[in-house]
Amino acid sequence: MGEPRKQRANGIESRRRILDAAVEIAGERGYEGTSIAAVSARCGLPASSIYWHFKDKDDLIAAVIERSFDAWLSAMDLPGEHSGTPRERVEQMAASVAKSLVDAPDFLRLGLMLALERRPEEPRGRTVFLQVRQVARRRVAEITAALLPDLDDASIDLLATYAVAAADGLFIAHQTDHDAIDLIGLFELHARLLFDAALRLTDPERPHP
Amino acid sequence: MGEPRKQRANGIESRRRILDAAVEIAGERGYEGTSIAAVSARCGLPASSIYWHFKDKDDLIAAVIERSFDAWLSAMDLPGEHSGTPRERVEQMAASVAKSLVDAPDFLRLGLMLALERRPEEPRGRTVFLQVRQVARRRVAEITAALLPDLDDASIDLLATYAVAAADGLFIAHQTDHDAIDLIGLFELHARLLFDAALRLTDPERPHP
Amino acid sequence: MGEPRKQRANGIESRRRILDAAVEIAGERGYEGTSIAAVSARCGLPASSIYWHFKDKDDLIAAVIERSFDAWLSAMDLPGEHSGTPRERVEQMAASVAKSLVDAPDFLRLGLMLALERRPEEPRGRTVFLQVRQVARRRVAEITAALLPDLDDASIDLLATYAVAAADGLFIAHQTDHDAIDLIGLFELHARLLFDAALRLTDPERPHP
Amino acid sequence: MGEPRKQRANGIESRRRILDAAVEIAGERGYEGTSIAAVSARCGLPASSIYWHFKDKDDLIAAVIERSFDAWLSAMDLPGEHSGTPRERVEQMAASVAKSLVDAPDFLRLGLMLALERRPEEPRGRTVFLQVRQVARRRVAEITAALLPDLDDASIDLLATYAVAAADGLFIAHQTDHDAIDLIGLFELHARLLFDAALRLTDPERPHP
DNA sequence: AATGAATGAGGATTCATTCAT
DNA sequence: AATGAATGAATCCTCATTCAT
Repeated sequence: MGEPRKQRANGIESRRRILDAAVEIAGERGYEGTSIAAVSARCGLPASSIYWHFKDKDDLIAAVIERSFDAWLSAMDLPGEHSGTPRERVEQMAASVAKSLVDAPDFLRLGLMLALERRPEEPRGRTVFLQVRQVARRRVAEITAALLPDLDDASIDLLATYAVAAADGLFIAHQTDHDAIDLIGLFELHARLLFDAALRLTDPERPHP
Repeated sequence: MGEPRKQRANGIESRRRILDAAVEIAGERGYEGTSIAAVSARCGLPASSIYWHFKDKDDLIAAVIERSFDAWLSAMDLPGEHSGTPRERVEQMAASVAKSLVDAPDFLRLGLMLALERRPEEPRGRTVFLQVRQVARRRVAEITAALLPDLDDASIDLLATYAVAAADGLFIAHQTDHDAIDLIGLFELHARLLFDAALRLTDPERPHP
Repeated sequence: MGEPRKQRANGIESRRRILDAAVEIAGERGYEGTSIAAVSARCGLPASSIYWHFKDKDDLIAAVIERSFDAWLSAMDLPGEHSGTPRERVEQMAASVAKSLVDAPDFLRLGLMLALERRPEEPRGRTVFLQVRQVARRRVAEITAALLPDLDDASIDLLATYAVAAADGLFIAHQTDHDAIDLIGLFELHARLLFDAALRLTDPERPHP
Repeated sequence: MGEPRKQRANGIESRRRILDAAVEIAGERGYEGTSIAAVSARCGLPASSIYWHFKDKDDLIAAVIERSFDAWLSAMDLPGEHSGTPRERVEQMAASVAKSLVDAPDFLRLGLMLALERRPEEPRGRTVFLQVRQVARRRVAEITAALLPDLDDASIDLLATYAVAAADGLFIAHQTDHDAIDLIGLFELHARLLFDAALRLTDPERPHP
């Protein structure tokens, strides 16, 4: 009784279990804090089996980042039909991002930890994170450009950078102090600020509000 | 002969050397990544001497946070005389914070790493960081209230929270990509956005810019 | 299309590939240093396939010794027709051995490593090596006896032992320092020394050279 | 009762115990076969203590080589007064070397194992061994030159190389088969062969014995 | 004939910490 | 005020081997 000692090997399933365990732990403790032994304990597979599926710890963490980025992307239900005024659509998007960050925070949490670290041999996970986040930033810039065709490229870049960076900060605040922070409300404010700023960048003569 | 001082038994000097080494390493590698052996190697004192000055690793990291917070505070030359319009003063403050973050980034860098981590036994350094940063947030709220006396408490809180959080995000962006990010410029934008938002919160009827 | 052969199930070919990889690695790193994983990586077959062809690591190493002994034997073209004076023929044989050691050193290199080791459970490869080398020593003794019929058995044994042992030493010197060591020249000297010694053993009264 | 758990720290003594254990094990099993755990078990100190005294395994093995070379040198009582004919003195020296190899075989045994290996990253122990052995070879050359002043340099080099290399081979034979091999007798033969060869090299016209 | 997956034991090394001096 | 030495637990990772397919 209990568990049959030897199930039939199923690589894909095992890989998933390892990644599941690793996201949790890495999301809590960062790169160094994620010990293979802890992952092994949480997923039930021996440490040596982890090394069958991943070359080394670095490889595992990079895979974690990749997979949780994908999960985050698909968790974020960007409104398919583009309805409403530009302002409304910016607000919809902000709300969508806020919700996705509340629901699937692993990607950003681990990624930001890696991003802040500066070790001599940069973990591959950090590189991967910075890359996918560059992609995200570019998407934001494209959407901004589509919504406000009058903006010049430099302004678009500035806004996109600000938008993503500030979102990071709001996320951290929320992670740090779940209860006191109303992430949805802050993202609403964020969207409004951004939109106002965009308008002003479009027409610098426009009077301050 | 040679160097007259510090020959034997200069506790203060040793403590300083240890902390100097620890800031660097902890700023690079975070809590787990900071090994006593590495600190010992970098400061030239044996590991056991570190334990003479600090109870344990936790104590050391907490001291690092405290000291680098102080260093950051004094590096930030907040304009003593409050001159100019409220808008100008907000912009001055933002510039001052931006500059301090470029010059003395250890405090925030290490602090944010600690803030993002979620380990069972919370390191004391994390608590210390969150406390000092709460103090900072309250100061921002006070200054905001002084500048814009018409704002209600909830709005002040929201703005202060947003201000600090977004600043964190901008800082991370700058740390992540020194070259591509113009931190000063982003903080200028940040100040403007905040001020506009404050005005609007003061008088919701005010038309969009 | 492509390569017609070896597509599926060619046991002999696979076995050869494994042994090829194993000689190289074992010749470089010795018994302990030869990991199944390394052999697998070098020959391109999964580790489990190695266990299909060989019972265990011990078996593999023993097979390596056997095969490289055979390769060495056939690489050594012992002059078929016995022509010339005894002295000339000793010199021919020495040259032939020297050349074979330069060309196919795996056998001796790995064998000597095994011979030097003294582990509790003697690897079968070591036994195999010592056996084949005993055979070789006996052959040397026989040839010596044939060339110099006047020598008594004890002298023949002494000479054969010395001949083989010194050859080992010369080989190691050559392996250790390819460039500075003229193996062919040293083997010429070796042959001459041996022949002189044999003559003197035949007739102890013979004056020193 | 039993052993007092905490003796007063004595670094030198501990270092000695570690080296004592390491020589034995490395002499039996070679570089790869020498596990830190095994050394720890044999010397009674925990593995981590070994790392206080030696940087890593490589460092330990190198120290083993160095120390056992010294031990071997002092175990070899080279006859102080140079008495007797050159031939007699060569024979005395050979006997002395033979005896030292029987008594303190660790140096050569481990050294030859290392010398035969060819791993990508050469262990420092191997380098050390090859260096001290170069020193030994040069000493042999000097003594030869002193004994036989008529020999040219090339001949001296050839003889010294041969002398040392063949000695290695004889040693291995003895290690491999303690019982069947009369190392002292073989070294007598070795000395005689060398001396005869030297004479002949001095005067190539000299008739074969 | 071959292999993907798994596994427990053991590899070297570093960890934070202690203790006698 | 400081430190050389020690230490058990934990680190990442590789080992030889097995087994179901």
